[in-house]
Amino acid sequence: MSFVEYGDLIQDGDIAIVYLSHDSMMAVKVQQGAQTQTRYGVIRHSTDLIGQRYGSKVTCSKGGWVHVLHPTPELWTVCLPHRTQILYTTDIATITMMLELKPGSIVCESGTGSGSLSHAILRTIAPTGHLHTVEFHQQRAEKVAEEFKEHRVDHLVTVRNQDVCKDGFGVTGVADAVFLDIPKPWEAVGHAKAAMRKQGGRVCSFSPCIEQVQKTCEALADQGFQEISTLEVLLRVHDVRTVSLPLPDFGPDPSAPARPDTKEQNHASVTLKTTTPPREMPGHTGYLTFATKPRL
Amino acid sequence: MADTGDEDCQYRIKEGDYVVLKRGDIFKAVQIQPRKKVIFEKQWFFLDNAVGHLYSTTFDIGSGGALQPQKLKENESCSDAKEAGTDNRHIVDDGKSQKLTRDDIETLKEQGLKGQEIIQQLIENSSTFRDKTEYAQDKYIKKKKKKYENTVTVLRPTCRILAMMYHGREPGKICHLRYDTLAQMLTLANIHAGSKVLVFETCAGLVLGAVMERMGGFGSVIQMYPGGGPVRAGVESFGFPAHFHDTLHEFPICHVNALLAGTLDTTAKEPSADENQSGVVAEEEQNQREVEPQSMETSTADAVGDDQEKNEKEKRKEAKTQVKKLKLEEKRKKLAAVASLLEARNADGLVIASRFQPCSVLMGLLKFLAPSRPFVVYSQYKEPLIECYTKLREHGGTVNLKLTDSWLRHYQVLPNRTHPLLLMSGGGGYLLSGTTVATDHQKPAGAQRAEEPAPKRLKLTDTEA
RNA sequence: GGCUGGGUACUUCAGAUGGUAGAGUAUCAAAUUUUUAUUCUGAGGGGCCAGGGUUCAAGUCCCUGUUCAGGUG
Repeated sequence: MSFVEYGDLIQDGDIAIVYLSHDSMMAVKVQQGAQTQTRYGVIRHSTDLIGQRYGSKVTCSKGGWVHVLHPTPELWTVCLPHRTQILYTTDIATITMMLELKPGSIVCESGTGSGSLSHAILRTIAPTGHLHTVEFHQQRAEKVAEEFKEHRVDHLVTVRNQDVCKDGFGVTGVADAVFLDIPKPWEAVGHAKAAMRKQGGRVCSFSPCIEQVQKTCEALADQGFQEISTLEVLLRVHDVRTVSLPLPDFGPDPSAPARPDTKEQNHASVTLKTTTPPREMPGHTGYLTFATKPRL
Repeated sequence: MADTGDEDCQYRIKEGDYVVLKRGDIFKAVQIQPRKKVIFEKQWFFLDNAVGHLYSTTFDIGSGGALQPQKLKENESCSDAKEAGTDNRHIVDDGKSQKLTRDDIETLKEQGLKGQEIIQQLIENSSTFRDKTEYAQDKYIKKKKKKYENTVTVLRPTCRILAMMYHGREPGKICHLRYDTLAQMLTLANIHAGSKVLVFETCAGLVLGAVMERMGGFGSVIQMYPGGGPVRAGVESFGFPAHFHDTLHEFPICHVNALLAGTLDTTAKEPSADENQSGVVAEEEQNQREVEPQSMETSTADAVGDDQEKNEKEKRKEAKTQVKKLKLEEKRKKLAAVASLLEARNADGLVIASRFQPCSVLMGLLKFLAPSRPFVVYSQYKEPLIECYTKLREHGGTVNLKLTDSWLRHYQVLPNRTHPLLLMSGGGGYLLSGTTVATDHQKPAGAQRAEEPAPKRLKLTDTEA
């Protein structure tokens, strides 16, 4: 198992995703002899997990069952332990495409945060690309480095504990793409430009507030970036449901032929299938500002 | 001075008023009653002290549930040279930064410290507060204020406030009708003073009240209601003056078919079977009343307790039937009056918002509208409105049909911190709106139907030719 | 003992696998007949246990206490 390559069987030391229901799953480190409690009962790693195929249905102690899934960056995003607010899959998908990432891309990122986006980037640029990620909070940098190792992607990533606004990314002239998720991105635009290849590339900045976007766009323009464009993607998830609507009773209709079953109609209702979007969607995450560094 | 005092009078809170309590974004509608305990947001208090104050006054909730008008804070946050960090790189989430324990905080509360003072204590005992950024400090204070400030604002009810209240508090009761959608409805239906509007709703009376507010007590509103009686709990909360209710009429939909067919009987003297029966009942009652004293006497003479009880029972029964009869008569008169209002078939607007399948409601009630009048239908789901749309297109008699939904978004606007808040899209329901037009009575129904797709067919023949 | 999952309406609940703005009881009202009541229909009632800490100036975040349930030794 690795986050960038599928394995068939669950092995000791793997990270497995225990799928309890569509809105509840947990990431589990598989260890010989260990056991995991769920609301359906206990899972014994030695007998229930190790050697089983990913995707298997595992029966728990109390007769309940769960599915055990191979990790992906998307599953990781919904069950990783938060140290910070994280980027979710809708934004990640947009960022990946608009930064034109592909196998072999060299990417610079800051801040690393909880590593939600980092895992998705690594999956996309593997097996030959590299991610340089910079995080100024020491404990957070250490924690995410540990996770990269556990997920067997550490050969694709370099974690640096420094301030990107002051010290940059630790590399220059190499990046195909740069991503900024920091409070004052305009202070890092110069370093972003320096990190990028002279052949040019793409940059993205994520900010919750519109004033941050304004300042960043100004800085990008000052540094000669082109195609500056800010966007926001909103995802609407629909539940499919069967609902029933009662039919109103207008009383006997003299103009219509008398029917013996009018009384039945009084209590009649129609059922229909429809989609019900949640009445409140997840709140605003942030604005995504993209730009192109032109070839010199 | 005296004049301004009088002018103010109508803006002051009075006993018996229907008001709305507000705290943050939470609302609750109540009536002001002496010594009535009100529970709002897990706090209880009395509204007696609010009487006489202006609407929109904010009160502190004192001990014993007494309200005290909040004093206007002048220079609230004295802008001392604030200490603040530049970023959070050195803040570690180890849960040890607050030195006050839960018990300490409980003690402070019991000592009767004001919210502001408790917050000050929390800040002073936080080892990380001064290292937070200016913005993070702001946010921290805002969060604590929400928790510790015990205030309540008393508002005069309006459609805006009640619509927001219901949406937040009891969305199921108003079929999830969101306030932006209600706003569209009132405008699309051209609700204004002096018109005659039909309303069919199962939204606790919110839509009805909203229409009445826009009519300002001029014109007439006819509530078409399903089942045994109209639901108007929400209308109460608007606190309309008495004369508004003179413009409100009601008509049960179970008589719509009869009314449309011209077979609805609302006359008292018609020798219909029903009337005959009630006549007989009346006679019997009269006889019984005459007999009553006698039976009373006999029972006392016999000194049988059971008989006495029986008699009393009968007496109550009779009184009940008598009251019932009067009620029925009144109802009949009202029904006749409203029926004549409807029979003119010249209503100016139609508003439908219900949990029912709207199609038959719409097709039935449209017949009471004059030509060139707007109508609007709300449904929580779009499928029934698609069906309405299709039927109307087939049937003719309407133009300018639109099926819509609206999205609503609130914003936080703060220096350097401006961004959208929650997006509410979908779930706020859907609208079908349109305008009635005169139908061509000379042509048979079949010909009318054929008329609708005619332009398309013409086009086809043109191209073919 | 350590683990997992819950606490919202006056009150009690809400699915062993995609149902937490949904209900039941109770209350009130209309209809009904069998009348200190019955049946049926409808209505009113909702801001999510308490405290703390953290995330960027967006929680789909974390911890503690309390209480209930499951399950493990």
